[in-house]
Amino acid sequence: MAKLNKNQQKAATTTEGKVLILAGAGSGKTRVLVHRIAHLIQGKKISPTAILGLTFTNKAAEEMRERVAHMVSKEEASAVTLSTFHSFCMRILRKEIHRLGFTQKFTLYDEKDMRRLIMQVAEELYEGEEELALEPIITSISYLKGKGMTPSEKEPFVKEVYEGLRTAMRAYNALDFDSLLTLTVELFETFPEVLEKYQDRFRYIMIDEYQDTNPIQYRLASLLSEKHGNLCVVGDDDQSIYAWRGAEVEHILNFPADVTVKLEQNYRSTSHILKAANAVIRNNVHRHDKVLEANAGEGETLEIFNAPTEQDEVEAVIKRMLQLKEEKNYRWKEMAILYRSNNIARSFELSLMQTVWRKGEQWVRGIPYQVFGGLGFFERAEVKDLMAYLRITSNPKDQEALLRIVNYPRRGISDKTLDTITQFNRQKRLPLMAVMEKIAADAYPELELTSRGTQGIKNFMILYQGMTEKFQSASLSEALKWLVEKIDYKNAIFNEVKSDKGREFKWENVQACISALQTYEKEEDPTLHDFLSSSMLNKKTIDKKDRFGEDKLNLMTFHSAKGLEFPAVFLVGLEDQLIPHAKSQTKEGIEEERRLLYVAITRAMETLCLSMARKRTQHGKLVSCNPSRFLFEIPKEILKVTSWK
DNA sequence: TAAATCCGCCTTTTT
DNA sequence: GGCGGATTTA
Repeated sequence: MAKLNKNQQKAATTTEGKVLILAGAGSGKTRVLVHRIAHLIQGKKISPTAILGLTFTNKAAEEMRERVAHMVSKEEASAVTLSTFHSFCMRILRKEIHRLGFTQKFTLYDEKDMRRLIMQVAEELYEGEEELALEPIITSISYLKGKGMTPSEKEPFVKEVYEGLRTAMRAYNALDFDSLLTLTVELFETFPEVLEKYQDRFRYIMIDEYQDTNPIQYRLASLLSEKHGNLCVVGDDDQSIYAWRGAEVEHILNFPADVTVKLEQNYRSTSHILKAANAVIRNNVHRHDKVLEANAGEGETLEIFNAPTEQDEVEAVIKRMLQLKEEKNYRWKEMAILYRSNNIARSFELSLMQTVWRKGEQWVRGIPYQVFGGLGFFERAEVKDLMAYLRITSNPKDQEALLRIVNYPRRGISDKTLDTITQFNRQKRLPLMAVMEKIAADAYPELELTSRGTQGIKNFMILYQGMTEKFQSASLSEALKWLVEKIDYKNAIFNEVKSDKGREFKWENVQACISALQTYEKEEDPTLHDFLSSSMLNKKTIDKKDRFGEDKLNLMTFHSAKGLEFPAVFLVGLEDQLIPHAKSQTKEGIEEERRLLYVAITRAMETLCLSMARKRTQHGKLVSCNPSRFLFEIPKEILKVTSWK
């Protein structure tokens, strides 16, 4: 392994106090963090259990863990706490949440669960009122949570919905992603003795991608590091692209550092690529001033072209990729197509599937590719259904899960019946499951349910009884297998989906759920609750399709490309209205869009091709477009303008 | 009760 | 152009 440069060395060995590491794109940020951890353990003889590294993605945490394991012993590496903010909070809350009025078996709600719940709460509060604008309420609640604030008197609607939501979440024994963080902060602020326990455990704290922290994460980190004062944050204000989700660049711009180290040596890209990136980002006013220096040779000039239509652009890009593959011997996985928003991907997918190309001696149809993002495994309807069954087994108060599957597969419990009993259970402040149990025992005749509905509820309660018993007596995967049979889920899919392909796909996902549980059971001390929460916090793991190491072309948004690098990168759809996006036209918005393009450009190591189209269909309409205004900020001498053909 | 059709919307999205 | 939610229809 090459030696660290002077500044990297300094960043890795300055361990005490508040340290700010400003790490430009490709400047070896992860390497520095890894060396820093190794230095703490080996040089400073700090116990690995005292070290905490917080990241934003599981991918980043995994990568760091892997690389740390190469530098210190396996035992030491696994004793370091390296996790996402959310997993870290999950671990603390699992131990301490009883202090806050929840039980250990709480459920984690995703955004869709939350939307439905907010909708219900709001509708109940403002029954009959027309024109209830929900969207702004949802937005402002999640905004406030990220900022660590509660609604003020100025917005009575939001305040009421917010409180109703809190009550419901407590009744359902459920948390959402945001409240993992807010509740942990609440825990630390109300129980100083608990805070002190964790302060004394984690004496050296590091935060990766600090430019993306929101106020609540910032507060968590300050609380934890308050006593011992060793907090090291790493980030790049130029790569802050999540302000729209509550992240505040101010945190990194105003960090009260005892020591600041700047890493400005780029080891990733050729100088032409860097020149373009620097030229673009220079136009932002709100930033730490710095210029990345190249160390990887000059490389070729960047290619840029403007195609007549989006289809022409697609074909031109594919043609160039095939050429590059021949000339430079790139593999598919060394190339990436990056775009501002997901809808651009579709036309590429269609063409990639049809392209005929020469693979060694033979001609084949279809270029192998993988699209990042999109619907994750755990967001697919059939998987969510099964998870809902598991959720009510683990936490019977989980009303969202119960409502999802109480009549799926169909049991004759109509929406009207459900409406009646949910109103009743809220009024009486009883868990829905308890109400249904009573109904099955013919209590509550005053509800005047249809006989069909009552029968449906009876059937469901018998099933629920059976489930509970099965999950206690059999292994998790066997119990799930039993359940799928019992509810005849295969038949439900068959009736729902028309195409054979769709049916097959869904059934495969059901099987994948079962095998996911089988895999999970091999871990030590497997519990249903733990399976559910870890699959919520790390959603992708299971998908059979991304067997790693396969040679596939990468398609992803600028956002999800952050932290990655590729020898050849194609930035497509570089048109005004797309980047900067039509909906980010404020001054701050434009600066964030510029940072986004900066992130995209700096993903490239050797080859970078920029492209756009003059006409493109948007929302089903053909519109003409202009090149992105940011492109004019790149000096002409490093661009090679080509005809699209 | 459940299928069929219609309407209106539309960024980015680690957890 | 395509998806989800709402409303209409059998």
